[in-house]
Amino acid sequence: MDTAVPISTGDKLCAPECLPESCRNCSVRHLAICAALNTTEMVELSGIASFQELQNHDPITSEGEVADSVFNVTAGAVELYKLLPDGRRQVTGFLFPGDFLGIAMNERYSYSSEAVGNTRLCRFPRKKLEAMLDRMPQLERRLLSMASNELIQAQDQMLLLGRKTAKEKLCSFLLNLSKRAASRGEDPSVVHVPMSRSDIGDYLGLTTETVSRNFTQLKTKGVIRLLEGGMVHLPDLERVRELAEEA
Amino acid sequence: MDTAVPISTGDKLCAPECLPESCRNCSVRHLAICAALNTTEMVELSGIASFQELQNHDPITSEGEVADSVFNVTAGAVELYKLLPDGRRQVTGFLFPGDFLGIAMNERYSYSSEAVGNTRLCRFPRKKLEAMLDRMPQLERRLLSMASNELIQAQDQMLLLGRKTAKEKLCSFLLNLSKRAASRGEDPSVVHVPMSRSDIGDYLGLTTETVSRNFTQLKTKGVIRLLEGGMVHLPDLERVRELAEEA
DNA sequence: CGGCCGGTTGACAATGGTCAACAAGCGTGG
DNA sequence: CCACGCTTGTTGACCATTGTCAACCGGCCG
Repeated sequence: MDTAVPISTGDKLCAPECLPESCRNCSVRHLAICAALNTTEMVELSGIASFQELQNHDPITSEGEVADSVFNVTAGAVELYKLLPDGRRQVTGFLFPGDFLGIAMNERYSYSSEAVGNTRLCRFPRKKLEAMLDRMPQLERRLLSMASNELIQAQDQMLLLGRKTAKEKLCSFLLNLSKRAASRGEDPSVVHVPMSRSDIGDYLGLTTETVSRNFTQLKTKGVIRLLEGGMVHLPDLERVRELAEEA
Repeated sequence: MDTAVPISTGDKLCAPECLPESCRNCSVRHLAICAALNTTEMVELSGIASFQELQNHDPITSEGEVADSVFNVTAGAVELYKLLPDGRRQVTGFLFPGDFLGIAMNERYSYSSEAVGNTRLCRFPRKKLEAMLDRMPQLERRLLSMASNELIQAQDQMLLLGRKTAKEKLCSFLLNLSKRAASRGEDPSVVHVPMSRSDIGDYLGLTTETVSRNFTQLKTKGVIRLLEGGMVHLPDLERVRELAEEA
């Protein structure tokens, strides 16, 4: 919750020093919505931002609640989910550093969300951010492009949920984590899996037992190795891709 | 394929007469992206549009193809789908009059699509439409809002695919058609189901047999009545809502 | 008339769910 | 310091929902 820096309204570009420390140190500046902005605009954006540290299971949004904030994930992970009246749960997505929470919404949040492990967020009051959109068309363009990417991902997930077997689902999931790791410049053959078996099950439309059994089978066949601290080693990504039934 | 009308570039608003006939007669003008525009802008938009008549199963886009057109559905219906290498298919959505095809894409289409029954489309060259976005921020805003709504729908569909039973899926589907009919000002208790059992199955993550059996069961229990011409009567929407397990 | 397509129904199989027991890790408090 | 209980993950036995395979029906079109 450290913020507040005077906003420059001059015409010249601000120097990077005008940015609050949290932004200057931010490791996802080149990924997040911020990437669409020049320094002056970023100073303005940082002026409406506040920062939050969360722990595992800390709630962020609640389905049906009035949506007055949107967020950038800067560290850790976030899960989005929806519930049926009887308690069945579907995780609709995991967010990692650089991802944006709050594209899909009307007046109210259409999903609940919570932190997965220790997580840091950058929070924006929605009204103020929307006001900035009028003056920063490139920000709006960026949001549209992010929404488009999210839709493509959502369609892939529908294919997975509707048509893949348990083993294919799990391999697709691991492959997806691997691709995301690669896009962040990390080693794609060692993925961090910070979420629980039941989170994974609720994401893939399976029970924890089925997830666990399939992890064991993949382990036995040598497709994966479970390491310390929720790390998973994928020695043969091509093999995982075949098992995921992806082109 | 009838189009081509001179584009007015003056500052004053164009009279509605400047619009091509296809637009003036268009029944979804107030729903489609066009709703965001004034008459002058609509004249410009209509200048880049062309019109297409399609029959059942006529292809519109193909997954992986370079995406150089986007579309508005003006009559009939369209289905979007993705395939696995071995031929399993997932329908990711149905589009009805007023819906827009082409928000979710990068350089290439991320899904295939085809007409369901006799269908009319309004086609825009993507490059030209994108160029117009720069001059019409309210159009961009409208696309962002449509993308947001599509994402919310996609999340609902993930909940359905991952966590609902066959009967709940089918009732949710019928209820959804009913809601859409209502939003078009039609009777919500009689829905038009133009797609085949196998289309429905591929949309709900079921086989045609399971869809058929569940239709029969709902019919036997008096929840639905199958009428002529793919119409379905839902005498008690509240009952359908309960069976769909929706709040 | 005949063949094809879409839809329905039946018999059976299999994938994944349910219920239960158990093991391992961890924090708390006696 | 260890015992206890709680949570998470794993495994087993059994079951049920849904898928598979096949037959059949009716309508439509050549």
